[in-house]
Amino acid sequence: MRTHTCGELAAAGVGKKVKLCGWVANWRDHGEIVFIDLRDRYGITQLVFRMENDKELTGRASKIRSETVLAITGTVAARDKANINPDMPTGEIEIAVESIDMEVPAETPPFEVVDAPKADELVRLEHRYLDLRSKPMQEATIAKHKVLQATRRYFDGEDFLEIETPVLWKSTPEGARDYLVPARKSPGRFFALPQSPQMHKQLFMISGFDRYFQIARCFRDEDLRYDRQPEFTQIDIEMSFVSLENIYSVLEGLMAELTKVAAGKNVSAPFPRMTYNEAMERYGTDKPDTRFGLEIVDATNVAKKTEFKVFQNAGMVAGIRAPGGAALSRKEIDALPKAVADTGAKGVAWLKKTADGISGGVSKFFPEPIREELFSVFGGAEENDLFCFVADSPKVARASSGVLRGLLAKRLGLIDEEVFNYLWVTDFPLFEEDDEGKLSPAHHPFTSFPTEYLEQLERGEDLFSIPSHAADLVLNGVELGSGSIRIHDPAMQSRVFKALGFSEQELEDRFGFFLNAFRYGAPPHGGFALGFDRVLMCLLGRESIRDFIAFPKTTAAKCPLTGAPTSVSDQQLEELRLKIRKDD
RNA sequence: GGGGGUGUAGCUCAAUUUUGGUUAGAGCAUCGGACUGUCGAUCCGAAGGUUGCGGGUUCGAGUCCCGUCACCCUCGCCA
Repeated sequence: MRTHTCGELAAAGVGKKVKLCGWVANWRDHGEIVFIDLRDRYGITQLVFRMENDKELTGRASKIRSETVLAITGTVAARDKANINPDMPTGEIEIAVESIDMEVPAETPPFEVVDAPKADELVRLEHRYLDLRSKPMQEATIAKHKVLQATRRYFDGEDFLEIETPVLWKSTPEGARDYLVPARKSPGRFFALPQSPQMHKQLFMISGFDRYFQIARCFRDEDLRYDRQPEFTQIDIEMSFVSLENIYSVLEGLMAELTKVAAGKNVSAPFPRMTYNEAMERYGTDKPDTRFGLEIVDATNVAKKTEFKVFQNAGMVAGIRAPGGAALSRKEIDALPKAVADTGAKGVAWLKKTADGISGGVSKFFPEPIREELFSVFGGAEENDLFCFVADSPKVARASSGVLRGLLAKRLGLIDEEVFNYLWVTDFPLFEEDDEGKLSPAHHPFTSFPTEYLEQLERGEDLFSIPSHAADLVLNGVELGSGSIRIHDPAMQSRVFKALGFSEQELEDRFGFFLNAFRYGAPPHGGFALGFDRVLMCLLGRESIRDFIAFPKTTAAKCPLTGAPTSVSDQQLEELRLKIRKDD
């Protein structure tokens, strides 16, 4: 039906007879002359109709509206110099249309499909097929394709095998809430959709597929965010006979390639590394944004010398020195405590460095010589610095300072948006404490740890201090993924499960098939999983992973296009032996 | 489940900060007309509203109060 796309014709094509197909992006009717911009995914080409050439055709063209599908035949014509549009790749030419071969009319769309759709996201999602015609969505969708292909090329080149894993899988008690699928052939029983192919890929290692990858769909029935969807994609890898070093270097190669493909930037490997403890100390978070300084300073000692009771009673006084922060208004500073309230901080103390001393906030508590001591703790002080302090337990003080750090950097324009700062955060603890003070895996229960801690695990002593062979990959303060060396010794695995409080029976029911496999020759192995949608979001500088999911769900986990989830017929329920409770 | 924000024409927004007052306005889109070079065309004109929904206060509610729904952000949650 077409000889060319709407993006490829240029001056070299002048004189050619062509057939183009596409959607009407815009139209301009001047009476004697009519222009139509024809759009496909390759670009936009201007069509021109003249009354003097064909009155009937031009009259017909003048009635065509946006989003109509057209197929036309015409001749490529050079534009007069004055009429060249330098902003369009096809701006040197236009098509003098001779016939309209097909015209599929479109109703007036609910929003205008333009370069930057202004419509509310909900309206766009209800008509996602239209939204996807827009430039930003076309770009995001095409970028995703390119990154997917680059990923496959990269792993294929590194001798990885792409192997699929089941989507109908087994519910496990650990981790996120499962999406369940009733099993008709086994009434009262359920499949679960996988939260990740974790156990599958470890079984592949036992099978001898020593380098595996998959672009895997994962499902988690938890609350949504801008960076969390109930179904999302992971780049999932697993390798045998490797150390973490091998895993780092494979991923560094991948990310360098993807950064180039998606963002056109070169990043150099190896990526910097930082231990978990160091990250928490210097940045108050396990995913530090290293594009700017403002590191957390332990000002406890000097703060305790002041008469300020809040400082004297605190376990720690954490401080941030923000150059230029004195420009913040009183209103902005007063808003800081609320911004960090979620971390548990009860307040934010502050003072400003002025030309002749300090002022505002808690400055009166810092007379000389404590003032000089304060400055030296922060490595000096310049005019217009803002000093912020959070006094609390060390945990809260650091966490809220970490949040403050990000806020101040953003407000003061200290973040270079052009930079891609990758960072390995290493040596995560093996366990963490859940809300009830119970032990839970910090990464997942298959994570290995240095053997010298086996005894400590056995004794159940100070378990939170045991380090693991697990690391996260962080980009500009966003956690892209995590991985670890796994336990391949069944005895060690059982000990971890026991420490986590699983009974023999539970272990057998939930993980029996998995633990059994390790009895038949399990190689040492490890792997990693990257949140693919997040990688794209970061590399393309988008606000949400929804941009990279063709049909995403709302924060209430509903599909605005189809209305799913919906109720089902009584017959369907009957077949599954399910009954819906009506009372709630 | 908790907190915050938003909801007015098909779309994006206004409607005198806190403070209720005549017929709820504008831009874009749509429809009609004009125009030979536009490219976000321009000009003239028209049509378009259950102010998310329900209740309340009031002589009078887009505006105040209560409830509810949807969307977005956030805490919890996401091994």
